[in-house]
Amino acid sequence: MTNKDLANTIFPDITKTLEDYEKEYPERNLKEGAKVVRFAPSPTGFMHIGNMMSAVINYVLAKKSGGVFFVRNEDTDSARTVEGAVDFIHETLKHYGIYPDEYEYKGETVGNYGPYIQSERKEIYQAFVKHLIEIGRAYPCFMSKEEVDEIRENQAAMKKRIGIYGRYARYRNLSVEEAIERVKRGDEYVIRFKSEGDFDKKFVFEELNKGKMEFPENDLDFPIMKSEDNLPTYHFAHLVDDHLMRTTHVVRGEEWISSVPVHYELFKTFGFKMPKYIHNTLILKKDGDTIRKISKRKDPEALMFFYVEKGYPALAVIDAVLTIANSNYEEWRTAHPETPFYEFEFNPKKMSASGALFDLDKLDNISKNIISKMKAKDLYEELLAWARKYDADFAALLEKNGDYVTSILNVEREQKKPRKDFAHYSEIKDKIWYMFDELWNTSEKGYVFQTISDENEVRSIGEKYLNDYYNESDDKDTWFAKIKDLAENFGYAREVKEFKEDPSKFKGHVGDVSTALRILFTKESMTPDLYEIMKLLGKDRLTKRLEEL
RNA sequence: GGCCUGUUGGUGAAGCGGUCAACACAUAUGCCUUUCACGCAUACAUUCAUGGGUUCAAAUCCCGUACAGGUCACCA
Repeated sequence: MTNKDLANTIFPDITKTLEDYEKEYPERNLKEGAKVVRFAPSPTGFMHIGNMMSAVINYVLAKKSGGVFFVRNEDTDSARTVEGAVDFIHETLKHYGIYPDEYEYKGETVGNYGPYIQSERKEIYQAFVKHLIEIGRAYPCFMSKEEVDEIRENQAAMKKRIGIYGRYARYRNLSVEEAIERVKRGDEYVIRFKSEGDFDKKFVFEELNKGKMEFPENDLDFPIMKSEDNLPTYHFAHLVDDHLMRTTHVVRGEEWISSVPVHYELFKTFGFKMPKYIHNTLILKKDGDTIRKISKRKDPEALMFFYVEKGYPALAVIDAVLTIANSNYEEWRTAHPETPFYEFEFNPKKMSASGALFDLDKLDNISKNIISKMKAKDLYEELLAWARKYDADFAALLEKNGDYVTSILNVEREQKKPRKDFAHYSEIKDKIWYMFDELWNTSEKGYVFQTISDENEVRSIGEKYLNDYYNESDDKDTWFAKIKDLAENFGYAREVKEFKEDPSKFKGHVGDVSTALRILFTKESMTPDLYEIMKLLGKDRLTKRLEEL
């Protein structure tokens, strides 16, 4: 009886060999320097900002180098799979304009290196496990979970290193005969890797972000195949998939860095070339006085729903993420405002080494700049698309008044220094509501006059203005000159300076008058250019609103 | 407890042995302005977690300490 017999007992149906798979998934024929990267989320939770960062970095790496970006669904943990997570991942990528070259979704497969769903690759993994058993580098371990827990507890109590290694690997040297017998008997087992590493020896590893790192060799007999569903563990799937899919660069979260020795030994054992690794920073969150990893459960901004629902432009989120990911991105973006983000030369060395706090203020700033530079027409389309999903009433209003809304959005836009007052689409409604009779009539909002508190005074100013001064066809200078006349007429200074020189001579100044008019017509003290607003509202509406007061 | 990583202003950070420690966001003030915003100007780390060492010279190199994060699952 040999290891081969053991392998055949465990995997009687697996006939394909490693060579078969090598032929099936040959080396990719790409130009020099092209990077093959993957976005490999597990559907155990909804896509979050950390996933997003990883996706964006991968995408940039592939695009810029003329390589391949594929999506792999790491669904080996069937127990924790969350319904809808996969859909959300694909929808989110699409929403942000990240289009994978290879993927498998809704029954459609694109690419020659699939399947791209791990649960569909079971046979492949098993062929690799079988090979390992045959060469004596993997074995069935019959320890129960309780036994393993007990070992760990004892090790912890005795301050020993934790894990299944050395003499704790009880089934490592079980005879082939006995192993076969127990397998046949139906005993539960997990397949463990038989490590030959020496914890006291170190090896140097080149990590693209941190540079040269030194680790002790792995000596853990870690599980590579689970007992219940015979699916591989992450470590083993990583080896098989990224080798067969010919991944050149692995971008993953920093939490994986301590698994490097495990992966190192795995690749070495098979004689496969290891991909290059980039471990990206964790996104942290300040919670009171403590700083911790951002949490999907506690922090709404952790999940990508947040950004989609709030209506941040896709590019704003991407720019914000890249700004955190690479310290020279912002500078590059300033120098190349119109260039697509994936033209950026991503430099792993410029990634921050420690965790970064995700700053929503910064996002708002980036977003405001981006929205301010949009054409009114485009903003209208984006806003409408957003509203259709999250505010149906508003969407109907937008649709009904396409040109009118576009004109509203165009106030102080499409000029060298456009206004920057929208950080995301969901706040636009509250900033232009007064332009719509529908909203005006149903609003509970009252008048809060600030500069001129006497409502009667405001009323007579308004009446006088509409009757004697206002003319819709006036240009801006004429319009403003008339406001000055009006102010003077009521005892307010024509110029602010004039007023400041001797406040006792006036009731106030032009600014007070124009602010009173602004509030009268919009109930808001902060709006864009009043001249334009009034023109858009039209004299009828203005008159109606004056009567209403 | 073992292993790995990190620690520069409120935030993201630049800096990699040699003038006042970039830049961006945030904040404050002033100017401009019909308001807000924009824009412009100014302010904001006597100091780079800390102790020691190397050096004519250290945020930058070395050692220790503290603190923080990650990891040590049949989860990824």
